[in-house]
Amino acid sequence: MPELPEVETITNALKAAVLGQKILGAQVFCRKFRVIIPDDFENKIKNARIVNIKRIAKYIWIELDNSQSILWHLGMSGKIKICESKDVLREKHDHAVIMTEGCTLVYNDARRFGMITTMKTSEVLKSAFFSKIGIDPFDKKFAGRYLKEKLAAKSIAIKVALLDQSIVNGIGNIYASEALFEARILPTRAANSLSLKEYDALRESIIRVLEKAIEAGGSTLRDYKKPDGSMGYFQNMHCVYNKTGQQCRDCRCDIKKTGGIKKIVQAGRSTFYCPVLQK
DNA sequence: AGTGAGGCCTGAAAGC
DNA sequence: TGCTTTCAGGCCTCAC
Repeated sequence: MPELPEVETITNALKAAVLGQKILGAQVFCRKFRVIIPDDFENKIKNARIVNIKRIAKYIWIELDNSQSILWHLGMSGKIKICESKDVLREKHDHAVIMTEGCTLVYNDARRFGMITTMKTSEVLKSAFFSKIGIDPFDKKFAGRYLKEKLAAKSIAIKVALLDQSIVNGIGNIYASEALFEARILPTRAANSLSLKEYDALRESIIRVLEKAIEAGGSTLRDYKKPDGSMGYFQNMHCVYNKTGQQCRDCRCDIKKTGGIKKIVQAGRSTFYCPVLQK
């Protein structure tokens, strides 16, 4: 399930593969996504050159030289396959194909929670996708104080607040648990109950956890593959996610007594934490 | 306004 | 063994 690190990894792979290239054509097999793929999608991008590729939150923004842009989101099961061959064998859940001079991009998404669409480049940042988007974790203005102010009126659990893309963008369910573990903060604490020192620690942890994941090439769970088809390996570095009952990395507690890493459900999403270290 | 629940979607895993 | 049910989750909409 692509979170910020995975999207960053995919964006970098796309840059290396197709930046500067001309789009020769596109084919859409299924248009029913979170946002319906517009009928003129293929025409809008055909013969345009790719002039810029960047990540915004969990979106990939591909800017073309015809004042149009492609906006792409991978939902939770989306993959982009970068194929060198022109003749690509169609696989199950391949929904759209973009042919460039050098390669073919295939959008595969079993659950179709993602989306790919076109819009005017000048409209991208004004669009509904970004109207409420929160700060990027790597923005220089992101600080403990930002969290304190943004969360002052929030009584929801801090873990649930981290998933709210209008506060800090890019954090998904895995890294929310991981960042709170790193910061030693209990996921059930009210979002507005942390001290400034704790907000600072949380900010540090968010950045550290995301940076580590980007470095590792994005994590792999069952739905995620790097665009070139290889698998990431950050899942081996998860400290608490999906480790119910196991001893946490940093504590020497007797798991027969403490039960080890705990799993709870918050706002319909599973949360993992160490009940000994996180306060 | 803030919050929680429900829905979209499919495949893997668990349950019977 | 083979069927049915549950679960996973990013993000949106809706009701309170």
